[in-house]
Amino acid sequence: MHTNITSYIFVLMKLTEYFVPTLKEEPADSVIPSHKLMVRAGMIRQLTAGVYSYLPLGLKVFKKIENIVREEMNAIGGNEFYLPALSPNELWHQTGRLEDYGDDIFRIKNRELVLAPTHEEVFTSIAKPNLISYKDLPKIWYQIQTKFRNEARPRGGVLRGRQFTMKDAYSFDATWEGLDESYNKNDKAYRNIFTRSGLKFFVVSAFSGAMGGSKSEEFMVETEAGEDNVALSEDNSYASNVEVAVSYCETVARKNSNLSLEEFHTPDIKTIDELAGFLGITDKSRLAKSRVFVIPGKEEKDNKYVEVLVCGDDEVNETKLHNIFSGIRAAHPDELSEITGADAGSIGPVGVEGKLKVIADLRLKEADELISGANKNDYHVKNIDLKRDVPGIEYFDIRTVKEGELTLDKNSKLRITKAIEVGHIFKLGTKYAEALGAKYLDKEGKEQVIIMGSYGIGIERIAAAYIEQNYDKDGIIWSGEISPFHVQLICVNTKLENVKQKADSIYNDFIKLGIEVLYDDRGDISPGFKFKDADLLGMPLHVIVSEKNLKNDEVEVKIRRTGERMKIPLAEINSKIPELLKNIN
RNA sequence: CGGGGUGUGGCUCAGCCCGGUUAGAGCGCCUGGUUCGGGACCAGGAGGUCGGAAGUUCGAAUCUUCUCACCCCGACCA
Repeated sequence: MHTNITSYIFVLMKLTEYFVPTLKEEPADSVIPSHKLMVRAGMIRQLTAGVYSYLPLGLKVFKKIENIVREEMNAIGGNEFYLPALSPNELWHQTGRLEDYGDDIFRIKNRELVLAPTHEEVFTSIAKPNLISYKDLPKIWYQIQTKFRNEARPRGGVLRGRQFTMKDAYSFDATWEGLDESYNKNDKAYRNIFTRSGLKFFVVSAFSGAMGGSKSEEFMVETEAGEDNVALSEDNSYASNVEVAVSYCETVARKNSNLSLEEFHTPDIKTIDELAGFLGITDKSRLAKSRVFVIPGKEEKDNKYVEVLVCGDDEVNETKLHNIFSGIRAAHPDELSEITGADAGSIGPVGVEGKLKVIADLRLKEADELISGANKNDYHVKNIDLKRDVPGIEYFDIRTVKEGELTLDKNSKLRITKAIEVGHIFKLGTKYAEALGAKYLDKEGKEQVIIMGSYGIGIERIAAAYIEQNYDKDGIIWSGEISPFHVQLICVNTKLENVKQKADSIYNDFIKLGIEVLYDDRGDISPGFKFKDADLLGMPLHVIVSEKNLKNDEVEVKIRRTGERMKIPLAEINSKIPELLKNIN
C-alpha cells in the first residue's frame, strides 16, 4: 500500500497538469478555518457527513505526515504492518468491546463483521500464537491505516470524521518495567513527530476512559477549534485536561460557631444564584451544591445512590466522579424526588443517612455554617456542619478547576483553553492480552500475560491542527516538512516567450536542486489570480517570474508568512533559494 | 438522541412570508476579441425535474403532510 514514499515527496508539478480546484468563495458547509481552507485550497472534498475525498494536494500533505510518522516509529524499532479494516464480530465480543463501543462501531449488514475503529484485538490475535516466549519480547508493532468510527456528530472537516487515517501502535512487553520503556520510546517518537510536523503542542495526562488501563497522556494542540478543554499553567509547568485537572484551592474555613440547624422557607429558589440573591450574599462558597448520582446495580433495587456536595461556586466534575465510582450517572428527575423527597434545587445532605451515601469535595472538609437544600421543596437548611450533621461523609477531589486558580505548587496561575488531541499514548496493561489469552513463558517456564501499550496518532488531524495554527486572511501558511511544496513558481505571463522560457528553465533548475516546486504555468489567467491562488495554497516561498523583473535580470521572491519581498538576480537563484528555504524552515 | 437551521445551474446565494408568464444574480464554464503585477473587460452562449414523495389548488420553488440529506449547538465518544 505504501511502497514508494519518495514518489509522493519528490513529485514535481505544473499547475496545468495538477488537479488543484481552488475556490474563491467559502464553502457553505464549513465553519472552522482549517476546514474552509482545506476545501478552498483543493485539498479535500466532502463525500457525505464525516467522510472526505482526498485530492492530490491534500493527499500529498497527508503522505508527508505519514512519512514522518513512519520514520520516527521505525527509529524506535517499530515494525510496520497493514491489518484488515474488516474484522469478525466474534473477536470484538471476546474483549467485550462489541458491546462497549455500541453504536460507535460500524457493523456490516450482510456479514458478521465490523469496520474496525482501532486494532488492539487484531494485533493481539497475531501476538497470541507468535509472541510465546520472553525471548520474543519486547515488540513495537504499528500500522498506518484507515479507521472507521460511527461518530454521532462528525465535525470540523477532517478533524472528526467517520473515516480517517490513524497510525496505531502497540507494544508487547514481558514486564511492567518493559512497558515503561516502550511507553517512553513512543513518547519520544511522538515528540519528534509533532515537532517535525511544525505543531506547537503540549502533553496532558488524561483519564483513559473506555480503553482501560492506567497511565495515559494526550498530545494536544491549542486551537479555538479544539474539542477538549484543558488547563494550562502560565509557566507551562502544568497542563491537564479539565476533566482531571487539579488546582490549589482554599478550603472553606471552619467557624466553629456550633449554631444549630435551622430550616427556612425559600419559595421558588432553585439555583445557587437565586439562593445567593435571596440571601443577599455574593460569596457562594458556603452554599453547598448537592447533586444526586446513581451507581446502577444488576437490578433497580440494587442501585446505589450518592449525593455529591461541592461549593456553590464550583461544579461537580463527572469524570473525576467516574474515576471514583465506575458506572456512575446523574439521577433522573423522578429518581431525585423518589429518593430525597425533593426536586433539584432543594436537595441537601442533612437527614439522608441510610438512603444516600454523601461525599463532598475536599474544599468542604472542615466546613460548617453551610446552607443547602432541606430535601423538601422550597426549603433550605442553614448552619450545616458536615462533621456534626452528616455521619459517614467522605471527601474527594470532585470539583472542576476554574480559570485563574493557582497550580498546586502555587507558583503559577491556570488558564483554561481549547485544544485538539493529535496523539494519545496508553499503558494498556493486560486487558486485551488477558481477554484473548495472549501469554508467554518466562525464564522459569511460567506462563505470564503479555503487557501491552497502545499509541495512536490522527494523520489528518495533524494537518488540520497545523492549519489552525498557521493561516491568515489570505490562506494557509505552510512551512517545514509537511509543506506540500517548498516553492510556488509563478510565471506571470506565459504568453511572452522569453518569460515562459526563463520560468521553465528555473523550474528545471529547481528540480535538479531537489526543491519541490509547484509551477504555476497556466495561461489565460491574470497575474492577480495567480497571486491569490499562491497565497491561498500557501507554499513557504513564492518565486515570481515576470517581464519587468527579467528586464533587470531578476526574479521576485515573496516569503508567504511575512509577506516580505525581495529581488534576486537570475544568476543567484540557485544559491539563494535553498538558503532562504533553510531559514524559513 | 434533544434543540435549531439549510436544501434553487459547478460554487455562493436571492426569490418563498403574501401561489400567477419563458425561475434570477454574482462567480465559474464554452466561443470570439481586447487585456496581462493582486481573483480583468466587451460581445455572444451552454447549463436548473427548485432534495424527494404525496396532497391542496384552475395553477406550487412558494401552502400542507411525510421523507431524505447536510450544517450548527448540546448529549455521547477517543
